[in-house]
Amino acid sequence: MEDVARSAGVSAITVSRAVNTPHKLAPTTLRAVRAAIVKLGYVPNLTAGSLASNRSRTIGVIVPTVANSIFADTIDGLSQALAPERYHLLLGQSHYREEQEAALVDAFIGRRVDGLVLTGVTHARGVRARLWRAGLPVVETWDTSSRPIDMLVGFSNVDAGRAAARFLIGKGWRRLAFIGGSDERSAKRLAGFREAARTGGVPEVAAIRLLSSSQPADGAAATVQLLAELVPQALFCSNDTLAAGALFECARRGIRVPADMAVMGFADLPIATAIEPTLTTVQVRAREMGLCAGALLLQRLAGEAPAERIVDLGFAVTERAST
Amino acid sequence: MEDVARSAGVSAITVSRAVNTPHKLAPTTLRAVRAAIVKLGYVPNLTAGSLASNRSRTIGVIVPTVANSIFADTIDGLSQALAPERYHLLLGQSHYREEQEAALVDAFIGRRVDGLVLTGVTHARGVRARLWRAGLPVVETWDTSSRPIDMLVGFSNVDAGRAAARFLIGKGWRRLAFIGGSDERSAKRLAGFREAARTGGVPEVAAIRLLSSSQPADGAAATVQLLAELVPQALFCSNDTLAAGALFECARRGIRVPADMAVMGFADLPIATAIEPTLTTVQVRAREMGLCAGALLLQRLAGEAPAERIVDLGFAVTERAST
DNA sequence: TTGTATGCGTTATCAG
DNA sequence: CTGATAACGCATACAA
Repeated sequence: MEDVARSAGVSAITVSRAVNTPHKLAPTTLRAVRAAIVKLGYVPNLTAGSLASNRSRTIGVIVPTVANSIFADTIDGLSQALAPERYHLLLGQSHYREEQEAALVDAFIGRRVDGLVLTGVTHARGVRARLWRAGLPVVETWDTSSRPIDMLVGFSNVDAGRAAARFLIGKGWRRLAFIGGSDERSAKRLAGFREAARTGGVPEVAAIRLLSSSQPADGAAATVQLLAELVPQALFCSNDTLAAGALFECARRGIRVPADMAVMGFADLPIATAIEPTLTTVQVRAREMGLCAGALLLQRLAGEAPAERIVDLGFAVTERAST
Repeated sequence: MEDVARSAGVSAITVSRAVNTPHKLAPTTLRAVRAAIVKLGYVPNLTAGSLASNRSRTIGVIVPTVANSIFADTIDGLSQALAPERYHLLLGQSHYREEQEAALVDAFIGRRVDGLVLTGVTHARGVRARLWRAGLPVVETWDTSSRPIDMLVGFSNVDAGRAAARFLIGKGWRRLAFIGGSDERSAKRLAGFREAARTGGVPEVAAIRLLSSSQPADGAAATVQLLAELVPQALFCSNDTLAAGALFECARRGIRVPADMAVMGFADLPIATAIEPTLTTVQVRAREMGLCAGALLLQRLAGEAPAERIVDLGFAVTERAST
């Protein structure tokens, strides 16, 4: 920076301003400094800038796994919201483990991220307190809560489960089953599904909770297991990937969907509209969650108090051919 | 840090050592410092550490998009390789645009990443030079090149395309078609596919190059377009997601696969083994690419010269039911 | 519109 | 095994 300043015949701080607040410089000065920057190939050291300004222009984002495309979409939205303001993303994967998430939160606090985006609303003990102490803007996503750490963008997984049950019962199906993961959000969908089923006169819902990933093969395997015990009339899967696996398994067994059995998914992934039969699902807005989380953080970082601390993006049951 | 030092009755540098090189401290001292750290809730400022040590313990990774699960797998592998050494990932998406990639490279150099993982081997002009000047360890992935910027982990997309054509021709198919994206790697697969087709006595290969994303619906739409012009005997798709879309479209039209038409995919995504019929594909090792890229970077950062600067992870044609 | 003085919180270096 | 001192490369606060 000193070299550039010398070459341009100005002081170091003027170089700093040329980079960060060019509008505060006289056009002539700005031109001279920029020429020197190009001539010398100067690349500002943002690490030093972060230390001096106490702002890193970095947002930490922690998802269970990027391999699940639904979280990838949220990251994509987040990244798009932050890019114009020159913020970058520090990425962490919790692999669905609270301690892992807590470790990442600590590491990101140490790295002085300016904000944090978390998945879900349940965290290891102590996380909340440490976040609070750090005074860090935080957005929780993919669920809802009456008492978020700070801000929240999501929807009610319990309500979404309820809506799925009501939809299937409304269609006349009685023997209901569920396939989902073991994470909190899947559990909430199941809880809502069971509750609305009971209310709708269906007291028993068979459920398979997977410990592993949620690939189509897992959905197919769970379907096999389910069919060994009973033949449900309608199957609700906690995500479309599992539902696709269920549809594939049905195809293999000659079970006609929806004539013999209905299948419903969750999330409205691209496969839902492409698969044959097209998949009835609960549409959620993964990308918008990221965009909105980014917008909330930017507002806060700009010193504005966001209008809403809790944004419910909702969901929509989308009927297609599979039910 | 000073507060912790005072509380533990040591100097600041001893606190630093307790955090970074605990084995260099006397057990008693270490215990005392750790107690003080916990008592005061001290979180080291890694930004300041980076400035002082000139190492950020951060690796930049730039992929076209995380929404494509194949790149998500590479990121997952990379993240796993780096985590034990307490490196974190700064994530950037190029959205298949060279200028976007170049901008991210500059930003990441400014943030003083310790290493960089790029997708592909073709980059905007100037990128190579700037990377060279920065003296940054770089790993290019997902392709191969005789002249990488620095290190490379991948496979030959041209050879993979050739292998696909040879496989299909070996099975007796003659009228070949291709559906793929417009990115460089898809183009290389097509080039190899066409070349081997020609060698195998098939001079004409119909090809559809998509500009948009590579979702199943895109594969289905391209299949529709293709079938309007000719009915190919065998269709090679540049990724399994597109191939799945093609299979769905065939199912809708009553085209039996592989009796009426063969479909072959690329990448061996989870859907390839789950879908009905199971999908013949070219297996590549997305996750290993990330793991290997991470290992190469760690070696270099540890001051060791990696045994190999170019790692060819290869590919494997995997025959399933769809051909 | 530009410049001066100062400090951000850590680690490298060298000494003991 | 522990400590004193001096950077690291910028941005803030204030002055001119």
